[in-house]
Amino acid sequence: MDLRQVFDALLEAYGHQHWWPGESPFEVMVGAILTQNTAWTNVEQAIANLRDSDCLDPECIIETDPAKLAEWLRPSGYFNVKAERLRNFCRWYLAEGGYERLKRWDTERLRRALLSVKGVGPETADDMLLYAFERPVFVIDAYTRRLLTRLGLVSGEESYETLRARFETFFGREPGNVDLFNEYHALIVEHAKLACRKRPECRECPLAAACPSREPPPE
DNA sequence: ACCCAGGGTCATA
DNA sequence: TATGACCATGGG
Repeated sequence: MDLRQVFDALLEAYGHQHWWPGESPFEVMVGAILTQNTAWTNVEQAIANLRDSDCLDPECIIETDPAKLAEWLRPSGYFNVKAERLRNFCRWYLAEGGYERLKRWDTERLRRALLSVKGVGPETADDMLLYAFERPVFVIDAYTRRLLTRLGLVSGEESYETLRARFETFFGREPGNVDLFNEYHALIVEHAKLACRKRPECRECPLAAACPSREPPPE
């Protein structure tokens, strides 16, 4: 069982996911911040609030009173923290000239810059790089680590960067792998959501290993 | 009532 | 560098 076979099994089980849900690169990036440790259904309401307030753009987010911004973000949880993070991000985004400028940066420079924004960590930065900038970086999250660990492909002690490198060197970093990385991460998340809660019978599935609240296999 | 969700930062040792 | 506390809403 290698990383390609895991992908094939997930795709077979769940089909194409059409990620990221979002109508523009900027909306994708907003979602990446708001979904930190938060269910996507909660994020949708917060984004809807921004859209209904005609404020789903970086200029408006900066100009809006932080307390009002936080109220719009309330449904996504951690709303005070996320209001500050969103403001940090938008200040940086505008200072660098917006998407049309940023998209010309090479991936490493862009990644370092994203990580320099307070409130944007490795996973959030890689969400943005993959789903908003279409760069061939692999997003690692808690599900990914747990799945690989329980499949016996890694020990579980690896750092974020080590796991990311595992995927990126296995498949290669060519731009042609963007669609594969997009689909793969989305499938892992979908599997964790669907297989575990809505399908208890998935215990029989070899990929059931990633389910939350399930005891790790003996040994 | 309890558990968890598509993390990240900061204080402490 | 490595844990722990903290942030907070909403669905199962």
